[in-house]
Amino acid sequence: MNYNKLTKILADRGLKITPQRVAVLEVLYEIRNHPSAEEVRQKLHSKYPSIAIGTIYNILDTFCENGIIKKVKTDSDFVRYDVDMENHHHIYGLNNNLIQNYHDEELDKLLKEYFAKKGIPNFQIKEFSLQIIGQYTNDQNQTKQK
Amino acid sequence: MNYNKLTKILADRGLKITPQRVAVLEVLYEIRNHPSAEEVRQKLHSKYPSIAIGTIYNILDTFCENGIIKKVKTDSDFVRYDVDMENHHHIYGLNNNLIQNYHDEELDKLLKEYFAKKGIPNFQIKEFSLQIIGQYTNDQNQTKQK
DNA sequence: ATGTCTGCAAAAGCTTTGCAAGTAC
DNA sequence: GTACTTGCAAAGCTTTTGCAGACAT
Repeated sequence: MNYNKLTKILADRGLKITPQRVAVLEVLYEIRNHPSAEEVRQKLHSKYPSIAIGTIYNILDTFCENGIIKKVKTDSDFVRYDVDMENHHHIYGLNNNLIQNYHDEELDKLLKEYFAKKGIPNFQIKEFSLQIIGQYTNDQNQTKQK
Repeated sequence: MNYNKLTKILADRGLKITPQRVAVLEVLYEIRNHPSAEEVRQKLHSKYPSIAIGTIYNILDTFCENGIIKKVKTDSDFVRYDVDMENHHHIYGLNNNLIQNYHDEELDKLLKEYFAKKGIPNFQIKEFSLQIIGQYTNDQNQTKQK
């Protein structure tokens, strides 16, 4: 993702273009693996040794408010952030603490139709998010990244 | 839930029967609405003004380890606990911060069959948990309980 | 009697906040 | 020039930990 694309994302939301914001956004698109605020800071450290953790939280909050990223909660962990804003599901790897996004329109359709038919009393569904929990069985995903 | 039933749950796991553990367990079955540690402490206050918050965390952890309760994570919130140990899904009310359990065997079957057919490469699924996010449309569920 | 549990308080870890200085527009 | 943003440090909040005394078995 080049500089112009990144700044456009900010400008489109009327956000001021600061080097810190651009750098954080770049890292988010680079990592893509649901980093925590602390992981963002570490990744940024070579480029931006001076950036404050408070500023990173601040920027991530701003991005959330402006629909650039989403928060993702995991079990017994801290907050992680996700640049993927399309509706999607999550695969939780118990053996490597990895969270992967799972896109599947067929599944979305299946769920939508199921609840259109079945319904929940006094409740208007806005969205679904399926958590798929299990074990990775290959080697390339064994990296611990807690 | 009477005293004997509560103590049996503890005894079955080889846990010592202490008044604090029984009281916490009783409250969990009484509330059933995914309380936080702090909410448990408040609910317990009339019966047990002296119980320490550290002890509550301690007890809740022990219960988790022994399969009596589960942790539930919510977006931008603290940990909540759930006595419902059967596989189930969660309904998140955006307008009242309520989390309800949703049991649906038909849905479980649907998901199981879908992924049996479709599969995820290099991944062995252990369980599913669907988050159903939306708004309650009636009045009786409007109580804020954050 | 012994090993476990509780209460208390302090500490830890993630996140938020306040404010002065700096920066984007 | 003005309003917003950053850096820094302190504070806040939930959760964990250490230890002495108490309790269940």
